[in-house]
Amino acid sequence: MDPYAQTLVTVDVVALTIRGGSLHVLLVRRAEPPFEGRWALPGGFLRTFLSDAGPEREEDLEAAARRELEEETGLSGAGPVRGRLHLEQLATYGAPGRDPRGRVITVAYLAFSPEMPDPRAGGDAAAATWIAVDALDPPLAFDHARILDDGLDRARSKLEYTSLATTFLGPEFTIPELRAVYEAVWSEEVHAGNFHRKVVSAGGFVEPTGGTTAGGGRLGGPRARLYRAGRATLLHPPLLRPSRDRQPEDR
Amino acid sequence: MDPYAQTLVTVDVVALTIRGGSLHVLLVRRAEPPFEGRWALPGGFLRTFLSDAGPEREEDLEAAARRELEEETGLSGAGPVRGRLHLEQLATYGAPGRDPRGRVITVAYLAFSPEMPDPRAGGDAAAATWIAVDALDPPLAFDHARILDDGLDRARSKLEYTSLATTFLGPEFTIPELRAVYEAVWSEEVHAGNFHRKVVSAGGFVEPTGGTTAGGGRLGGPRARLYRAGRATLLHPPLLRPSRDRQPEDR
DNA sequence: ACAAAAGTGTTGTAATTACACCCATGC
DNA sequence: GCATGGGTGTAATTACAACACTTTTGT
Repeated sequence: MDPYAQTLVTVDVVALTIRGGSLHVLLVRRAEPPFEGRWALPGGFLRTFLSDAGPEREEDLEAAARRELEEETGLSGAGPVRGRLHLEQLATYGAPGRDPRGRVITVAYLAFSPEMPDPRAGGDAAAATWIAVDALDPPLAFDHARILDDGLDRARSKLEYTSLATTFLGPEFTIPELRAVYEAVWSEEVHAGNFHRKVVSAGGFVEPTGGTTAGGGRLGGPRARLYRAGRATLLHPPLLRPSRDRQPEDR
Repeated sequence: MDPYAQTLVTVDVVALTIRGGSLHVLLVRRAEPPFEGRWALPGGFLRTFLSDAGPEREEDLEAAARRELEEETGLSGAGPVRGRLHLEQLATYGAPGRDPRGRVITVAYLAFSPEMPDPRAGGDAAAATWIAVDALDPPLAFDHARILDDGLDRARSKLEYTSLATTFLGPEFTIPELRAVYEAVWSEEVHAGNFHRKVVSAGGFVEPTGGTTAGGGRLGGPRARLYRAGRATLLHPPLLRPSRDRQPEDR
């Protein structure tokens, strides 16, 4: 038998949210080598136990991703997110040499959540922050820049043909707020009038609550009607963004 | 520190091809427990080595998938496929208890290839076969039925908005042959006239070679023109399959 | 001759875009 | 008043589905 080395499995998360109208990603500052002091995606080793503990004590991959998020930010099923957290598997990265500590396979997850306060207390979480994705200058640790890019690509294309944009918003929202999500993720302006019509006429994307905004905040204009997310998950037909130079992306 | 158990990483492949007009998947019959005698996706453990061997001796995930395919079928970069093999990562499966031998994380890949002969010689490969996906009655080993379903879903939707259907065909093909690929993967009839027009007018999907078929084989009809795959990878606009029914909603 | 199949024409309908426009609201 | 912005109207363009049709081949 060949000399096999231990393979380590980590679960990392590309958590995206919208703060102040622009797209932010959750990053943590590494406290120890390798890449000490550099920004990295939140994540950690998959918890496994000795086999006699039984399968029920093991941790599912998605559960591990959820735990990491919770540990870093309190972004759990409870709390302010209240079930409005979208979590999906992104891809798995296992190139040799991507982690100097050994052979590490990383299963990356992608998360969308409504606007969140800064992560405050909570152990190592002191170093976690939301950072605007277009204000990211220092290089990320490991191959996390690549993973983040893949996550952004996936987010951009998922907004085209799914109703997932609503997971960036609270339980009630206006069409202009929904449009702001698209503009933040796509980094492109979306035509207000046509967007409104397309969204409300796409069956099951949004449904009106009957209420309107209370005014305030904005400079002027009438009060916008309130909507909640509909039951549809897939958009027929999709919302295509104006730029045609999309890269091939999964699903 | 918690009692951590060894985590094992396998790479499995959902290899699809079209034989005799219907979609087939490559399966191997397991020679040992667990699930002895059952059909399973081809795959195996990721090769890792002691760390002093250096990263260059480690095996990338995609390389592992390619090696598995080659070992089982000779479906390599050389051979009859000659660079016409499409391979992409599908998803990673790590639910506790999915493998009775321990904690196993499986990175699944999805492969498309032109029509291949039956895998013949080659060690363990004696038990490998192409099986029509709609003639699959006995349950697959592990959670491979789920993985296969995910791969089929991915294949079906990838044909809508990418030009990957051509990877099921040889270097030259006719539009009706390309249509047969769509019909086999989607299990639906595609309107011949409209399909032809859409495909040849979609920029970069196919380009004519100038030749035509030599006749023979078919029952009648004129000779079809030959095409080769174009440079485009994404289809603008996509080919939507008819069965994608809309979400039910009020007006 | 006949049937099967490749490829083209045509037409009504739906979706998309790009405008203009009305009007409620904040300053 | 006046700018801002939500929401609607409308027309030109494009994409699409369904159908008929012509032509070329094998039997």
